[in-house]
Amino acid sequence: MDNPWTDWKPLSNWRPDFESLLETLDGGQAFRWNREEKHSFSGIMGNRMVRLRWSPPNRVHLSTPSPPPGGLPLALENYFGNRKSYKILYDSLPWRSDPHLRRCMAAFPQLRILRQDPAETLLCFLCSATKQIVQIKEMLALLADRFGDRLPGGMKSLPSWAQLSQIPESDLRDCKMGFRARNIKGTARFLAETPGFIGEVGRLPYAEAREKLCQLPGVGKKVSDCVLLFGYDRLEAFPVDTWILKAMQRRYRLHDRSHRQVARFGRTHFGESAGLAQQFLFAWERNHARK
DNA sequence: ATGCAGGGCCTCC
DNA sequence: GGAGGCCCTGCA
Repeated sequence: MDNPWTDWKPLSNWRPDFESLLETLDGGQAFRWNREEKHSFSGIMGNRMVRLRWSPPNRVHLSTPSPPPGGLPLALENYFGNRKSYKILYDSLPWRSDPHLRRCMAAFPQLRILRQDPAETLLCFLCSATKQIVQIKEMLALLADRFGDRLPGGMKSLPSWAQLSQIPESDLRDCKMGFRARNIKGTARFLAETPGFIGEVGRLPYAEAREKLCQLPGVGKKVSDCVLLFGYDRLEAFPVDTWILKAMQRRYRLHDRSHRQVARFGRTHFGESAGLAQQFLFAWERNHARK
């Protein structure tokens, strides 16, 4: 009846330690991966359900009921942000002069920025305001369960923006979305009236793309930077949430600086891949700075 | 029980 | 620009 799952296929261009893998899948970039056992996950990549299994010291194997043309590893390597050389990218960060960054990078040596679907990333981060990761995941799971399409393998996709535009706001509120429901509806309406918007953003330079995203209701500087970083592969996007603000004020002795000043410092200090640096800081703060 | 949380928006200064 | 209140919800 259902498509059989493929054999486990190894991922060749990414050999993460488990901490880096976990932090990449479940560290606030993506919200649709679920941990099944100690070292295995199920999740959705694009419109495909995938199972993923890590084995020591640094191997990732995966399987899907609906292999894409070109093969699953290829698609996943794209999803995991594979580029010419992640080594060069890591090396471009100012770790030589920044002991704190060096420490963060050492703790998650294979951390990556995902390349997720932009439209879906927008939806996820519209849900993120004042919410913890677990709550965001719960909201999105409810939304997918009630309004998404069943995918081979059993999980459901998130509803598309076209589908969202047909869903009453009260139904969204029933998915625990609260005031975010209004923003989702407003954005769905905007996107319905502005076909091509999502694609257009992708063609613009960073500053203009960000400005354009900020036209959407519920999207401000932070959310637009998350969407650009995790959905549009713009590594210069540097989202500053309250965690990063506090962390940077502490780690870089910027206690007297405003949010705006800290953001500017980060962009200047970390450079053209500031978003990647931010993810290292974030990962370290979440995992190692617990008091 | 009031307060607060990984944000945006509006108002007022 | 910057500060403060409000928007929902769940949990301490």
